Amino acid sequence: MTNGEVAEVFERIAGLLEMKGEKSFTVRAYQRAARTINRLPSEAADMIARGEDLTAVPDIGRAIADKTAELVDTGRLDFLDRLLAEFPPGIPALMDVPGLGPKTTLRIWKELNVTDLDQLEAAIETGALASLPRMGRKSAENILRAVRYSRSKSGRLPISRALATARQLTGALVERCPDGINVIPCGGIRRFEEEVDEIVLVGVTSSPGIVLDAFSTLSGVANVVARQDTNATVELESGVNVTLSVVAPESKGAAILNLTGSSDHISLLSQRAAELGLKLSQRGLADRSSGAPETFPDEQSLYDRLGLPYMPPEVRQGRDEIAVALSGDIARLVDLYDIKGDLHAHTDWSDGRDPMIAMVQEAKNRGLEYIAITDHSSGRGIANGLSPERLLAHMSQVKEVEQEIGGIRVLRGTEMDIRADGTLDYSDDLLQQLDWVVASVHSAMGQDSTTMTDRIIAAMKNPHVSAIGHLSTRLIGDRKPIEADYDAVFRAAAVTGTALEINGSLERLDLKDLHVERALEFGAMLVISTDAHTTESLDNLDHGVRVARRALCKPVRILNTMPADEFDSWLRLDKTGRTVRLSAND
DNA sequence: GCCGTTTTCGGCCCGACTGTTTTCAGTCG
Repeated sequence: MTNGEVAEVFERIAGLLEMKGEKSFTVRAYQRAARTINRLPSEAADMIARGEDLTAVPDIGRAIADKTAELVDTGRLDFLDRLLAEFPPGIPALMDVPGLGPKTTLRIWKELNVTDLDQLEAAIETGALASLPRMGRKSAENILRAVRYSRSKSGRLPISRALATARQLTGALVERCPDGINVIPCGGIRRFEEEVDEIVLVGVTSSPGIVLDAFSTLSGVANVVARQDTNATVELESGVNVTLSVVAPESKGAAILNLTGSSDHISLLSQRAAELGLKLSQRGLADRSSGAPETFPDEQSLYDRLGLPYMPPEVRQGRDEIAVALSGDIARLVDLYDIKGDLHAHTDWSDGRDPMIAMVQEAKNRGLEYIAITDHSSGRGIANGLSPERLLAHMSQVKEVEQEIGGIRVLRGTEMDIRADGTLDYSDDLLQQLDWVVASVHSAMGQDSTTMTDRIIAAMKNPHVSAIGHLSTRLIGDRKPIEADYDAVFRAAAVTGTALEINGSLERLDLKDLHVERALEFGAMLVISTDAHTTESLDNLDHGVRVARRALCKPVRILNTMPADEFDSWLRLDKTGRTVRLSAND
């Protein structure tokens, strides 16, 4: 069980206890613990396996440590099961609807007799919900939209959870196979799809039987769905299906290529193979007439054989990637090594975990030439946002840290709220003292498209707003994107010289690939940012790069591929002059 | 439920925003 899943359990417990009228301190203790576990630097399961004492972690005491151990060990929690038994079965789904908290859920249950989503929808349509005290037409509409969204949800696995689960399984499998095995997550995970249907693993080994036995009996496996000589599919306790295919080292190339997909990409390759008189399969290529097989130890050699350049997994979407590859453009897509700086990072001044100096040191260790420290503005009260006075102190600390670490430029920044009415959290006077201003929507996300579009464009028109953060505000699998005229926003971004962020946080990936494509068409400038709240999450740069590559984006379209000096001079340009780097041919 | 170390019991105690009100409850991160 991953930290995210453990945290969800404690959030659920907090909500249910609050409905029961439990002491607020108890409720908050569970909420705090959930947040802490979400931010642990390593998996709780691993820590427990290593014999570490979780009660040493702040906010985790005996009770929560024991419950975590039970969850990690068995995938269940007796305490939660007993708690759930006290409520109608539809209640948790109700509480998951954004806009419905414990108080409202309790009220609609007790007063309107609503205990599931269907009854909730009916209660909204009859106006019963809106008639409750402190509810009204607007609240009811927002909740109805959220209900419809949660119904339409695919039930697919968000990439963040898929990756965490795949990593955990891979680690456990390697540990169980002392003879050595190389496990590669393939399928949608490797292509960096934002949601996947199942987890696909490829194990490279010469002892398939032993590996498949170990796989079928890993902790967390609820049952074995299918088992053949070279693969097995299991269902995890979380309901997720995982398939492991085992291959011999000499066939690795064709196997991971086929199991990475996409199926559309593979069929394009098959056509290509057919033109060469070859047949493509999971084992490799075979001559169509003689049947003579060829195996490939890696993907590169297989692409070579087909007369194609290597294509990174994230572009294998079965669209026009082969043509793009043959034109030589695939090799010129943006790469992690092109990124010279990060322009969105938090510290413990607001809601980040680590001190500014640790974030900057880590950025330097990773070879970045610059980093913008963008803690939250005061509008984000709970994120410990910075008042104007604290922002001034923040700016001086940025300069002190820059001096102290040396060898990396540290930008005075902010992630500032765009308020519901389109005004900003800080005055122009304050903003002009900053090097880099990310403006983001964090509230009133249910506004209608026109209001929201106007709101964002108003922020872009401010001469000090450098970039718009996580434009759609979606959380993959959890929160739907805002409604807005995205094309109008992309156009305004290009006209005003405001950059659009590709937020590399796995929960967000925002802009998403399709929006990146569209933004590029409109000539908007992009930045790839981490939105890091911990030193480890500077990894998010890589995620952002993958999103950009899915949109076939080249380095020249990404601002933070500029070396520090060049970026410096660019920043000194008037905003409307900041489009010079781009041309339609890039 | 967590924490402390003047405590193993008693204190802890978010705050801005929205949508509802006409002074504020509930949600959210």
